Amino acid sequence: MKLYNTLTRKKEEFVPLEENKVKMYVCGPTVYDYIHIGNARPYVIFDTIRRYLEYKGYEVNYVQNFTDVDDKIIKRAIEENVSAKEISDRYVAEALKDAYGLNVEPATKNPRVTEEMPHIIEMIKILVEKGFAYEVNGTVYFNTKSFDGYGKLSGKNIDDLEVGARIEVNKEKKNPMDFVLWKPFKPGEPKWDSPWGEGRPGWHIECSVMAKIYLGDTIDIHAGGEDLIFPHHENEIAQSEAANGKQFSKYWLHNGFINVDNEKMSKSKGNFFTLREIAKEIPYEVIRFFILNGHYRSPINFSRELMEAAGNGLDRIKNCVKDIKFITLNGKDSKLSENEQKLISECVKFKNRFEESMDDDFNTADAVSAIFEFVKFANVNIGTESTREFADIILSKIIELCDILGIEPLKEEAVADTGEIEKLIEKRQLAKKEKNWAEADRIRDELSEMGILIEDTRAGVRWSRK
RNA sequence: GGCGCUGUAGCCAAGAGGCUAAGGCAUGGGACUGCAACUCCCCGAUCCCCGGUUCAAAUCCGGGCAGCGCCUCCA
Repeated sequence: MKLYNTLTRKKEEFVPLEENKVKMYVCGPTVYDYIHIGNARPYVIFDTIRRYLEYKGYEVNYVQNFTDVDDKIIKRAIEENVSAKEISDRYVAEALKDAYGLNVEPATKNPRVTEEMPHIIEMIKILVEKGFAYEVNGTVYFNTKSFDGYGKLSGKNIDDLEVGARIEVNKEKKNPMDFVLWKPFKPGEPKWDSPWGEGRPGWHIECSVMAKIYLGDTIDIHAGGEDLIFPHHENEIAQSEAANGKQFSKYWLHNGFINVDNEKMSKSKGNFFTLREIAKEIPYEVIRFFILNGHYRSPINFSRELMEAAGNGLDRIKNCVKDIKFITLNGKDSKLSENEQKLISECVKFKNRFEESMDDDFNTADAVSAIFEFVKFANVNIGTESTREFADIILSKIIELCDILGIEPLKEEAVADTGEIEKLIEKRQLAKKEKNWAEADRIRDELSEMGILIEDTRAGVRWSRK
């Protein structure tokens, strides 16, 4: 299995620190609002990578933080006249709902900054003691010049950075690129006691601390959006490696952005969408499928048309799986035919192609195409003359691959009264038998109004929620 | 200014030196069907341009052109 490591800018063979175990840390959102459509990408991508690692037999310790101390949260709290905790609690809950909607497996642990304060203070203390950080008037800075490897992840040269720096001159800092580990509190802001006075931590230190506490000094995979490469991840490396004296993460994975109209999504451009508002129109599963249709490192464009295309493609898989499901219930009861046995043995090629794609830096776009080829194979080879056993075996093989991508083609949204639907379908079947097309169509319309789609497939009558 | 990414059919998107350049969506034609939907069959690319390396280039190298990202809070 190969993966592209941002640190070395090469595809490398994946070798975990500990056999069969993977320690994975993913940078999570700042909880000041609903997560946006761009946040959906790392959620889906790194969840899929995790699922694949698990499929390959690794035990994955998956940690994703919530940043619940931040200027934006404080601003929001002031606007609403509530506590910062109320804001962050609310949006942590909402982010978890969105993650659930996207069928993201719960993390092993979702640490929060406010709950790790003693550890954060401890790490800053170590950095000061070791001479990597210094305090000026209650602010603790990391001295970037004291850490030799600064710039190794982003490929930046510290002197170039200083020349081109668009940061304000700050006379407290020893070097322009030094960043804050601890800042003194301002009235009205959340604060914690520390050796440098009351205040709160800077943004970067939290991830170094949480990774250390929940995973250890050295982890296998650190992941996040590509915009985090600099400065966030660069700073994490500096903090962790300076404090622990060990390599921080073996592999660094970064997902590309979701753009809107080929431009970066931003509030100022007015092309900003929360996942929640998109999910009102487009099912979460379609959003997930859409994200998987491209390579995780390429930028992808978000538009209604592309969502619709993704939805149609997903329907193709769902239709196929539902048809097979129907045969597992209504197919022949006899034993597998010789031809069926032969066909079953052919299926391994789809699984192989799927794995080859995923082994090559998690090429989900190619993996999806392996599923489509499997679907075509099933559509051509499964029908009313197939045995139940055959349908059962093929179904489980397709579902297995879908599961790895977090796609659940058999999942139906809860429908109020399935009994009533079944009754109406029976009535329609009767009408059709009597060639009473008007009545049959009337019942179909009635079901349609209930949000139920009826299809007379070659396998039989099938209904699904629209 | 520094660092980096991308350019493959109407659209999305794999492929990273050599089998007819995957797959999906859309359009059109046909089969099936009472109709609709589903499904099946058929139809589409000298891979941004110009040079070079090679027996062989979408793939490697050089030069253009076009678009995008990071360097500042951001997934």
